[in-house]
Amino acid sequence: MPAPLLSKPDMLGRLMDLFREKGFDGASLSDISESTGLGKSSLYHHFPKGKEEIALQVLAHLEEQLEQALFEPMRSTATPRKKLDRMLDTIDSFYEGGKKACLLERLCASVDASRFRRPLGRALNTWIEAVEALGVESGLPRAAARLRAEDLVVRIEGALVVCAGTGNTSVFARTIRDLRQSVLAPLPRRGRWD
Amino acid sequence: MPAPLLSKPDMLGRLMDLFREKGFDGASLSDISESTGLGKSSLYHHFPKGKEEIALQVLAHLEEQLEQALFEPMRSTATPRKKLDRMLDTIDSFYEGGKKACLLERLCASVDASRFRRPLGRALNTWIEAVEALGVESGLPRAAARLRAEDLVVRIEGALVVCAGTGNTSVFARTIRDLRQSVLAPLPRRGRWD
DNA sequence: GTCTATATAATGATAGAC
DNA sequence: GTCTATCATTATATAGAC
Repeated sequence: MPAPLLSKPDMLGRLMDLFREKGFDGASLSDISESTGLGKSSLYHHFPKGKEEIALQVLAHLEEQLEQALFEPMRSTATPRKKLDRMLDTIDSFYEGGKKACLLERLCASVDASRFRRPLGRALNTWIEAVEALGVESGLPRAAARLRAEDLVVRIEGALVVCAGTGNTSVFARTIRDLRQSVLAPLPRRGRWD
Repeated sequence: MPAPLLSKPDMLGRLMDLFREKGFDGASLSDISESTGLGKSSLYHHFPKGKEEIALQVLAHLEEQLEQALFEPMRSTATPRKKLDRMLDTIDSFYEGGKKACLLERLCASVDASRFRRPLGRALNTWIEAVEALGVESGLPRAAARLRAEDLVVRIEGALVVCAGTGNTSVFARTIRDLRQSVLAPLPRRGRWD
C-alpha cells in the first residue's frame, strides 16, 4: 500500500490552480493527473464520481478558504477601515494583482455550470456577506451595505475579466484602490447608494 | 453544387450564440455543426483552419456589431445623456437583462485565450472608447472619461459573472440602472474619480 | 492508495463523391 | 458547397494487480 503522495488539501490546492488556469472544460483528466502527480486510477480512488466531483470538492475547499480569509480578520478589534484594507490585500494577492483568474468565474463559464450553481451561489454569497458585515459594522444601513458588497464583488470579477482580455492589470489595481475609498464611505444625502 | 444554407452573417450569429452559451472549450465541432445545420466537412470549407478560425471570425463579427451598436447612436444630435441611455438599452437587451453571457468573457476564459488576445483587446477597447467618447462629449476631461468607461465595462462584465453564478439577474439590472446615473455625472470636487 | 493496461466514446480534422 | 465515411487522437472512465 503506497503512501499518499499529497495530502488532500495540497491536492485540492493544486487542482484549484489548474481549474483557475484552464477552466473546467479546458482541464482534462490528463492535466489533472499531471498537476497532482497521481495516475488516473488514483484520481478515481479519491473522487469516485470523476471530474465533476473533483470540481465540487475544489469549490468546497475554496469556500473554506473564503470563510477563513474573509471572516477571520473581522474578529479583530481593528477599525472597519483597517479590516477592509486587509481584506482587499488578501484579495489582491489571491488574484496576484489581476494576473490570476477566479475559480468561481471559471466554473460559472463551464458547460455544466448548472451542476455547480448551488455551491457557486453559496460561495459568492459568503464573499458578499463578509463585506456586507463590514459595512454594517462601520455604520452603514444593512441594505446599503449589501448593495456595496455586491458591487465590490461585481467590480473585482469584472476587473479580472477585463485584465484577462487586455493583458493590462492596471484596471485591477485601480479597482482595488477605488474600492478602498468607496465601500465604507458614508452615505451621501443623494447619491449612488440611496 | 448545393446552395449555401445560411448566409455568412447568419452563420456567425448562430455561432456567437453557441460560444456565448458553451464557451470555446465547451463548444464541440458537433455542437457547431448542429447549430449551423452544416456537416463538419462544410465547416472546413468555410473555415479551413478549423475551430480556432471559427472563433476568430465570430469575434470579428462581434467587433463590427460593437462598432455599429455603440458608435452609430453617437452620430445623432441627442444629448449625451440620451445617447448613454440608448447605449445601455442596447447592452441590456444584448445580454437579455443578465441572462446571456458575454462572448468576450467566454473567450478570455478559454484554454487558448492567448490566441484570441489581440482581437479580444481590440474589441474591449472599441467598447471602452465608445463610452469614453460619450463622456468627453458630455464635458468630462478625457482621462476621467476613460476611467469611467473602463469602469462601465468592468461593472457590466462583473455583473454578468455574478448573475451567472447566483442565477439572480437583479444585480445586473441594478448595475445598469446605477451606470445611467454615474457614468456622465459631473466630477465632484473630491471623490471617486479624481 | 497507487499502478499498468484497457475499454469506450467523443474529439478535431480529412478524403473524396456528388 | 454539401455530403458520407473515415482518420488519428484524446477524452472520461474501469478492471484488476500489487
